[in-house]
Amino acid sequence: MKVSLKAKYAIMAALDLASNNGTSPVQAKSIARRQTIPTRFLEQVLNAMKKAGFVESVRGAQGGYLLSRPLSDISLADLVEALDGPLSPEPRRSMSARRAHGQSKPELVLADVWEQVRQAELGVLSAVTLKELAERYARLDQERTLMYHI
Amino acid sequence: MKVSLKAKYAIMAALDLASNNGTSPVQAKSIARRQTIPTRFLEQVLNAMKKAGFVESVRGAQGGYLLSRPLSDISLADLVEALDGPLSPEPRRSMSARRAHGQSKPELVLADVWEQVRQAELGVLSAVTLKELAERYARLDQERTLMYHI
DNA sequence: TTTATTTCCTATCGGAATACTAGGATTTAA
DNA sequence: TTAAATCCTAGTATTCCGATAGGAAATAAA
Repeated sequence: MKVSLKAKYAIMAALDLASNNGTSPVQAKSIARRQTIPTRFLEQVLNAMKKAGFVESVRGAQGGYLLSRPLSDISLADLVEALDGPLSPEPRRSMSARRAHGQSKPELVLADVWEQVRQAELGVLSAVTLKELAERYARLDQERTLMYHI
Repeated sequence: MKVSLKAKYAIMAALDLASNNGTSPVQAKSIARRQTIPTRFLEQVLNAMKKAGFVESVRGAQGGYLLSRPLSDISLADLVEALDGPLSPEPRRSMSARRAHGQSKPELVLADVWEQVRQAELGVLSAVTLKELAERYARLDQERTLMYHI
């Protein structure tokens, strides 16, 4: 399925913002440090996230970013589609439009399949919210801590 | 999910081979003409299909290609994976020099999700055989014929 | 008011992958 | 012997992706 690094960075950034949960904005720079993401690139990602409505920004000194919705309201599908564009973007045209555009016949039949694939992907990704991800992560962290105690 | 043109051409070629179902081999050139695929490129695709065991070839004049298995034995998953490589395969190394083999933490949690996505894609693609595709196509062709009669 | 810090905007770049294009060797029916 | 086909290999054009870069705009702090 090919999820871009951009989208992955976005997920990591959102998770980071959530853990530094205060009311004060978090700078791109510090997120970049913690998550080992190229700072300048992360800026662009955060900007895209802002335009998509996931975060809000505060400009100027002591500025930074804040999550603009609760984690439980953001699914992976939301983030990935916002940053990578629609999943398997296969043009779905109406029959008449198809004939007008003269799409070749096997392509016509295949379009249905790609759409099914898209729905399957969407099904998985929209079932997972960032909140769940954060919880899974916390659980994993706990396991690790237990390991050290043994 | 990003299916390459190469894979799509392969599917179209297989379908074409099936419809020109005779015992005599079909030339790349004629498939290319019917399916509007660059001839020289299609040659490469057919060659890859041969190496993957989907078709057999006859060299020399009057040569061409023949399907080497029944349509019902070939799923889209087979073809796509053969031509594009495994679906979302690689544990994607080289994410900013992933820290010394310990995958970064969000990545670790995400890996599960990507695997789920992969399974979903695979589920759809392996459920569709070329035979079914051909039937759907025939059905669609029939609809078109009916349309003309109205 | 000045300065340091931060986001924001836009341009560019290098590498990899994709979709071809091309030359020619090899095989084989006619 | 020749024409028609596959096969092998290399090159090319374009696009995408991750990243870098310069500087404008905003703003808190000094």
